[in-house]
Amino acid sequence: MKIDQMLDMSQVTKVLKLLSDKTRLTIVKLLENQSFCVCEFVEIFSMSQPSISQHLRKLRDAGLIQEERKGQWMFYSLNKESESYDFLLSILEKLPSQEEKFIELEKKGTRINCC
Amino acid sequence: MKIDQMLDMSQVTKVLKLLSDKTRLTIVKLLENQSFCVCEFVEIFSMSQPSISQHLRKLRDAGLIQEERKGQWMFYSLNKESESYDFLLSILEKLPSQEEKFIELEKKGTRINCC
DNA sequence: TAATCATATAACAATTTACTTATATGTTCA
DNA sequence: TGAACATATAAGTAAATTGTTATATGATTA
Repeated sequence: MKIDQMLDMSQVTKVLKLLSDKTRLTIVKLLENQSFCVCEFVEIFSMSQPSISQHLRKLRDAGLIQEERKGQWMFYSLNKESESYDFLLSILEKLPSQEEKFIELEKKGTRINCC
Repeated sequence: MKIDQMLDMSQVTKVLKLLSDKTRLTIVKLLENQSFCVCEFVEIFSMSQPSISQHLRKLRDAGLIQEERKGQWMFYSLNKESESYDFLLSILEKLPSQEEKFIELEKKGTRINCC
């Protein structure tokens, strides 16, 4: 059982700044349930690959997410060891599910194609 | 009893963007317990009066806080009618108390002087 | 090994942000 | 009414942010 950490105001503002971008917030919400690779996010958000990569890097640099290479693909997931993990979850649980985005991806068959 | 509202992602990012500034986040945390006037914030944060006013305006424009004039002073408080009020509280309760800032203000007697 | 695919990084441009200083507005009170 | 005080607004600036295109890196496979 993990103890609820008390973060200081600077840590909190750092996390909130990262989550205050709609793309990043949705990325993190999607990662609440499962891992995704970069190309899936590119598809979901209809954004350029560099843009997605840069968002992911910010989240990773702050320790909120972690990466794992699987062959040529890079998979991202929430970092449960992050000091901010509990805080992050408490925000995510207030958000509307983004599952439709994932389901749409599966319909198109893009999920399997890519990863 | 207020029903917990489900906000959409755009509303949430708007709120998070406002809270992702350390000054604004601390302002809102302080307002969790009581009202403050502009000059008190100026003192607490050792910031210029226009800067504080601009922060307050952003929070007010988003409906998170409300103003009430009392003589020449303008008092700000949390807006409990805001659509985002529950969400806001759920974040505030995760933050360390900022009470020392208020207590310091009382010690200096600045609270009474000003308002 | 060369071509291809997935991702990361660099360099740049447009926009946004948070402050500053100067000034305007509104209230109080002598 | 005019001086003093509290606050708001405007205009300008420096820094941060988020996208873009171009290119580098790393893994796969023919």
